[in-house]
Amino acid sequence: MTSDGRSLRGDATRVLVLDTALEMFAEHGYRATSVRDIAARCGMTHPGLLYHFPSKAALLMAALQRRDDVDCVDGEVRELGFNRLDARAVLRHLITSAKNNAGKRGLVELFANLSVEATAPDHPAHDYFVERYATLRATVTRSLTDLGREGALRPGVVPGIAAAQVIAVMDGLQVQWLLDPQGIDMAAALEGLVNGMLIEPL
Amino acid sequence: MTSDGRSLRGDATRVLVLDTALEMFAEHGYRATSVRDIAARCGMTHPGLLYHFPSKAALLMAALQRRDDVDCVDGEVRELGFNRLDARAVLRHLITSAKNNAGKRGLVELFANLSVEATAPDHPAHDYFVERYATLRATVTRSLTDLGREGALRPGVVPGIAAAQVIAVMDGLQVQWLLDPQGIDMAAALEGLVNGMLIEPL
DNA sequence: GTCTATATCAGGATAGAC
DNA sequence: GTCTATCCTGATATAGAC
Repeated sequence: MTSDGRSLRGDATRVLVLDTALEMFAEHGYRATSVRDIAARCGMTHPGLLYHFPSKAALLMAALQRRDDVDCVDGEVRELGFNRLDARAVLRHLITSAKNNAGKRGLVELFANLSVEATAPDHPAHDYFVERYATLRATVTRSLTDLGREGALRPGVVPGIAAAQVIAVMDGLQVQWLLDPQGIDMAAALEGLVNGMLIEPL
Repeated sequence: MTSDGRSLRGDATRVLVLDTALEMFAEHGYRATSVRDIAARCGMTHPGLLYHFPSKAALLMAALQRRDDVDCVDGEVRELGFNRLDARAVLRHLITSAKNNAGKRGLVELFANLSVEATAPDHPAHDYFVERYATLRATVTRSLTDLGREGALRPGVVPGIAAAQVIAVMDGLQVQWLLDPQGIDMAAALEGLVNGMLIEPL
């Protein structure tokens, strides 16, 4: 038994289920993936799976959480935490993410779909995404505010609005890229936008 | 009978179904609206409805087409057609649309959800959206190119990339707005972005 | 605590009667 | 052109074996 009362075997199953679920959600989308499919690939039946997670929605949330925990990106971010990076590093990191995403269509699809689905107030991931966006926007706003204090911002750039624009471009470019992967360079377009807000490019 | 072989009564039913469907899709989303629900509100059964449209997906496509036909926005656009407006009018129109959208949450939700769903190559609306985005981007690119020729563009603004950014911001802001309608002014943020690309504001 | 078996319900789609 | 009946698949809940 672990300290929180779950058996070791149960935990191993949970982890297997979470990783399998994220993989399949990324591959086929949340809605197109049934609990039965996930359970089958884990070598169990779907009620067996639902013992560990009360619902498909709960499974989704747990998988997202796990991704946040495990996938904590490389380099500076892992050590410091994204929201404690210095202003330019935050912006650079967003661009790096965009670059990395171009290799993982499934995950881009998953998050693009989810962030829109989760827009519905009664969606299981609604609070997660509200929180996620609020935090992200606060971090970017702070970065831009810092840069503004240094006099590094172009005149007319308002940190709060610019932050929303940067995040919006990240999301919106994903849709265009998913529709036509050859038609666009997400990282370049994002970098162009950010540099357009700065006096000196990053 | 009409020239294409459908009875007049049948056409009336089709139109009723299309309008009802668009309304309900906009209200509750595509996936959360069942064919049975739509049929019921039309006073028929769902196989009855499916006589007119072979599948739910086909119904969706027909409803989108109808919206494009009927809803042809007001003013200049209706007369000229969006892609024949002059450069500044195109950009102004995008901002006006963003402003109008803030009053129609349901439709914003529908299109936000659909454009992401339709990202999947096998989605019934895939081709519709690929086409839609390609056209929109071409129009915006052309507008910015025109402005560039007039010397109205800030140095460093590349029309093709800037067009992708503008469209991406429109889409991305919708997500943020849907998640937190109070937190953002879509039209203002879009206008800010566009003006940041121009030497003289619109 | 972990899982199987089983039951129930809802949505999309089709066949065939009227 | 519309309805009744039916099939299939997926989501969810519960009983109970181990």
